[in-house]
Amino acid sequence: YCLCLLNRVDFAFAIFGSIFKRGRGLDVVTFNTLIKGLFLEGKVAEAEKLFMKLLRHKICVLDEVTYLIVINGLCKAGHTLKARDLLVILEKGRCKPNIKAYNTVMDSLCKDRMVDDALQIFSKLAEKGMSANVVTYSSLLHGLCNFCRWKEAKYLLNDMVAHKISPNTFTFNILMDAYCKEGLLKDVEDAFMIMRQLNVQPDVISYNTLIDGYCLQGQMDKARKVFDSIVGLGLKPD
RNA sequence: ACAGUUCAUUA
Repeated sequence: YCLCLLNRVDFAFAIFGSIFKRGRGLDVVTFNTLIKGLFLEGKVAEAEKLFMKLLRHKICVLDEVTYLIVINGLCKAGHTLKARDLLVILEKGRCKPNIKAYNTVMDSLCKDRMVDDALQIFSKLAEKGMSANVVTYSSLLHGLCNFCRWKEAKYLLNDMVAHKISPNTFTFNILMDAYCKEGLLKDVEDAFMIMRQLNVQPDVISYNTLIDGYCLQGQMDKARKVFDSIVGLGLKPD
């Protein structure tokens, strides 16, 4: 894994070769790590090839982590639709993709301006026996806010509460950022207050977002106050 | 045996 992060997938494969020669087993985690490494180096076609080979020849029992790595790799490489197709194929297999794989595709669809397609997948989660989690809601909220679909965003927030999914720091950061960009400082402050009431810890990104919001409105004094408060809270400005 | 691989937020 370290070698892959260092962009040395080639070296990782060399080691893998020698392990193989000595007759040692290679398990699913090894393969997952290697596939991830290929994606990190931008070797998308190779990653896909390895994955398909493992899948077709049953060289190793792949798991939901494998699926997630491949789906995520494809999405991040700009092949969102291919990832969505793969998801549909994998659904038919014995081992099903988990909610994280669906989240990845929905998030990527939103970022590719296909929010409706993401919502479409979202609406079918239940019938596939899956439950949306906080990442699902946060990603979709982000997508809706990015395209100023406020009504639907509000509706989704209510749905989230109805399903007893608690918003976390990411969720609030997304909402506050959306309000900031709209210049709705009052709403930003309200969101921040609710965040504190629910005991959701703001992080550096929360404060950066607040500062950005005040700066955008030319309220440098307030921005400064937030900045000063960060240090006192034991967070380090970045 | 245990461990090791996996999703979303600001600039």
